Amino acid sequence: METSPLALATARIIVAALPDGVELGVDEVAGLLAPPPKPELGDLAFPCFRLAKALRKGPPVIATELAQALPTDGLITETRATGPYLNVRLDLGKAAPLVLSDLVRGQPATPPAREQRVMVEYSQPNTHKAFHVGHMRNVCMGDAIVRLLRADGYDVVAANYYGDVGAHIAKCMWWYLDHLDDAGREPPAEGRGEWLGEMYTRANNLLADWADAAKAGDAEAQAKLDAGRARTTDLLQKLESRHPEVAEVWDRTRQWSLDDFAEIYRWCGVEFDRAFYESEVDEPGLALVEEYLQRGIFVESEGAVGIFNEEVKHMPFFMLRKRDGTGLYATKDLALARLKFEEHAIDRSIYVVDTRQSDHFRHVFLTLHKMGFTQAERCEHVPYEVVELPSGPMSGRKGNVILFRALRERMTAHLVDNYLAKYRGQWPDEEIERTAHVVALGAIKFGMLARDVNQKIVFDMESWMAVEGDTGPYLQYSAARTNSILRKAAKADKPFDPSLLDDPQRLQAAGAALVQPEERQLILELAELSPQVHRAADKLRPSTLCTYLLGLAKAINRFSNAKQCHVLRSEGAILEGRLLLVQAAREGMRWGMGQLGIEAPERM
RNA sequence: GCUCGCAUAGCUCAGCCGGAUAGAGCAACGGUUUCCUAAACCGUAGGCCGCAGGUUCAAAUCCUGCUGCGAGCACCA
Repeated sequence: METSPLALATARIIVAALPDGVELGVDEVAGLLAPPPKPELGDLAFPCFRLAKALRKGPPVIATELAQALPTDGLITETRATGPYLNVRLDLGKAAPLVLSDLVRGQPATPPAREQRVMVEYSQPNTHKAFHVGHMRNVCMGDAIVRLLRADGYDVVAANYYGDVGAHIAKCMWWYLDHLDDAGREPPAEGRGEWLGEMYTRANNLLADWADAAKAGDAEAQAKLDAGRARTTDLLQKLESRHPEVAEVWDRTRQWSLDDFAEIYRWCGVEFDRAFYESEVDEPGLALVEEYLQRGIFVESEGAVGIFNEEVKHMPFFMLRKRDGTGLYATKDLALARLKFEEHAIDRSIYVVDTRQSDHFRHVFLTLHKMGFTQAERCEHVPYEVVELPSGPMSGRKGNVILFRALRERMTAHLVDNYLAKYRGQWPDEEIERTAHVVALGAIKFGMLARDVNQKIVFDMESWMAVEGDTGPYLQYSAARTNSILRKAAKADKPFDPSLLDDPQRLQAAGAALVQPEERQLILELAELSPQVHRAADKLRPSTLCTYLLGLAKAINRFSNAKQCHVLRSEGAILEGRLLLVQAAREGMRWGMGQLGIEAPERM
């Protein structure tokens, strides 16, 4: 749904009352309706500026006239012109069923049937390198975008693209083969990918140290550097040609990394429909380059092959084949794009990759277009800013990284020690562990998603673990409280009765009984759920949904805290209305969080 | 230098398809528990919305210029 059921119903009433000569449709009016700055003013506000020209009257006059013209015996019970705004008050007996019924049934938004297949490529981890917090932003973003698009009615293929070839692997191999003895090559039982990543870092550091010393005039270091470089180049060539000396080792170690990644994705609750590997597109990429060089689309420049995309003014040449005849990242991206188009018949292709590669993707899409792939117009890069640590940008060399395994263990341990320990003995140990997992994951996901994509994120483990304020755990807590209310209500023989939904009269009475401001505000907030999910999907901006859910959680907690809204102590229609509201809030909150990949624990 | 992004409360940010008195979290101070989870709620204090112009009935929001910060910029991925 693009607009809330309340806005839509209200807009119908307003449009019917509009004077002749005003060309505003229901959808348009619904889009203009917004909450007034203060709840005392009304439930929805209609700004009258747009009518001024057509009616040749001042907006305040129009607001006053509309306030008198609108019928107040239906959904709208009260109208008030405040300056250029027309504020309306709604009858909750009618409004509550409109908003809450679908939520309670667990189908808050019936997405339009879109006939578009969308591929979302994200994560793209390199094998033989460690997975750290910085990589999490991409995983969280990509997964949320997949979920949001699915909720919005698209057929989505979630794709990963593993970097399983390239210079970094040659460096790792160099360490593994040349610096370790047989015992040293024995992998640990767990975290073998991370273990390989350490090797890559050591190799990188050693080469960098030699380079520094050589620069300072150290002849011995220069010799070592030359030898090291020669060996890594040799290994890289052998890797690319699948030389028997390295093929078996590559295969085995690569799998260690893939196993690590699979375990991480499992912990994160992230799933892919298709895995691509750089190793499957490097050859086809070079073949494409040759083909389009023959066809005159690509050209030679200083011995290299590429294409001049003059649209990218500051750097028009997009290199696709090096002087030595080998391919680049870009080369593979072309072959991968073709594979995506042909194998999956996708209409739209989304790449979630950090913002530093914006130029690269501009080139890729321009090039695809010039190669004749019309789908290039439906390719889009979703850029996002990088994650840093309080001590500065993440750097493997400086050791300024937090590896995924350590992150997860420290967070879950902190949650158990500081919050969940009090339930020890009361809850099964297994539930405590599971809750720590869900909450730690919620904290990470929310933290990674809540900021706009072009804001840098400083990952400060201390403050994220404080789980106070605008956090994932705050959302989870609000959902857990609704659970708790429903659980206790059922225990007190006051369970929510779903047959209420099939009895319009009872339903109306239940809605009309909700007279407290906290109840009204919660209903109004819930009405925005599906429009907000649609918006986040449409703009590919999970952060906007995060902001909305914080407001919803606030409304839930205000309601839960309000003495005058106590559920267990109420009876009759009020009880029924409140149970309906809490049930809808619970389902809505869980569903909304679910679109971000955040789970709500039963209790916490 | 060129291209892109950012600049809003002490800190971190939201608001940016122009519209009511610019909001939230953290930090500070004060309050709420015989009451469904105090991981909560309420209140107080805190703002030349980077600077200067322009467009408009109306600008944090759109346009231009400037300043500061960050990123990218041919054989890395």
